[in-house]
Amino acid sequence: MPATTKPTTTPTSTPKSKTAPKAAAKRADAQRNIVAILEAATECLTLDPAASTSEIAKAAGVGRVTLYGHFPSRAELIDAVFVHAIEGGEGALGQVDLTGDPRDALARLIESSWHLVDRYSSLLIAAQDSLPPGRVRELHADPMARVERLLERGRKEGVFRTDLPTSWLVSAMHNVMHGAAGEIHGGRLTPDNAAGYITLTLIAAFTPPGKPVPS
Amino acid sequence: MPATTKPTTTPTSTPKSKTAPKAAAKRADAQRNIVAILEAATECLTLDPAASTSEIAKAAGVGRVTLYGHFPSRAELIDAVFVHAIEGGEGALGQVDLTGDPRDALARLIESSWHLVDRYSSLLIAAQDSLPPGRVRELHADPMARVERLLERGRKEGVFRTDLPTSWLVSAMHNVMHGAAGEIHGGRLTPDNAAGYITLTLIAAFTPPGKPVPS
DNA sequence: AGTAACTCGAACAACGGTGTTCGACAAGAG
DNA sequence: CTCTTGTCGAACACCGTTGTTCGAGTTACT
Repeated sequence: MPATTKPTTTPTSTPKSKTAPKAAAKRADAQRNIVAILEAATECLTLDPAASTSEIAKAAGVGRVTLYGHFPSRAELIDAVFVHAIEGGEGALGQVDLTGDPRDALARLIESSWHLVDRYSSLLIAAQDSLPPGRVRELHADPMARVERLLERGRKEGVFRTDLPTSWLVSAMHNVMHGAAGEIHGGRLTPDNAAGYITLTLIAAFTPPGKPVPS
Repeated sequence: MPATTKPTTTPTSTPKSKTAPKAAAKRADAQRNIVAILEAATECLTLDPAASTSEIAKAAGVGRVTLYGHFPSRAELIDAVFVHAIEGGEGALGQVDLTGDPRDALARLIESSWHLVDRYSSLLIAAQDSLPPGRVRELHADPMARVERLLERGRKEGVFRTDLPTSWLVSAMHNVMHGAAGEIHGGRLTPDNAAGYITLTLIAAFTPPGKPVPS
């Protein structure tokens, strides 16, 4: 019975990790399979939120037993996939320039976030009905904090409204983006237009009452 | 084997319906059970989108076999429930005064729509993954048309933006409302604030670029 | 080369769902 | 009152899922 492992950091870059205090150093073989499973799971789940472990194992070119050898349950696999996706997204989002006019910064942030939301929308659904309640939100803490910081700055500078709670504005942004993903999925919106539509909508939604909507 | 029936209109108000050309006039017994099932299904599905036919039958005080006697499959039952809910909602929405300043009219429409969205959000989910794709949208045609008409009028009068497609604005409204329902469900928003937040957000979002956001 | 770690397929058990069948029985309509 | 129409519970077949066990085989570390 192989031990269970949760590679919080991508195991690809850490060949031996001499600083590992407990982890019994998995065999190269196993490490390869773990990333294969993780990748296959990401692909399958973003395609169908209800993908079964059989499908995922097959897509990873691995026996179902092997999958369960590395991930104790479907839920924990999804958790790992989700964590992985968030980390990747954070990497991309961390490079966005959030200085200057908050509205321009927001536009840039949306442009980057949008692709992630679109890509992982299906995975999010999988996480939402397989993970314990609150877990999804917990994993979203970092990206949400980033948005909140920008919004707060915009409020202090008087370009974003303060008559609604920041948390509500964040939620609105979240919902509009996910909604756009749904519209694309239904063929009622083209991916090229999406980012622009979202930006125009949110910039206006965030404008303080009495001030003109920027063009 | 009892025949399958789809009471498009509420069977409560039509006692005999002498104009029925084919339908073999169900027994009073059966009619009672049908509405009981419909009501129980509504309640169960709005509580849990994945409610099973057993739960629904039990909640209706009826054997599972009886349920299948009236609704050939779980999907068709959900369809009937959904149609019923939409019809009820249309009744309420039809009484909203949509004249006068489009922004005020929108506020009134949101106030009414909001309660429906909040109540039936779970039922919507059930419909979305049990009904054939496009069916949900098909059933939403009427309420969507109502919103579209109002939006179009506001655009002509210059109080709503025309630089984004009406369909997108409708979608945004839809998403913000459903998002608010989720926030309430998660305890991060109180039902009293919801309608106000939604209205403020959407009025701003729909304001034409260059024009001030109304306070 | 030896050994521990790992993989694989097949098979199993348990679960929960859907939809159907049967036969006995109640209830409404004429 | 009679007879059609419904109802009921239990049982069944079927499906796909999750998670486990076994034994035999393979792969990588040292």
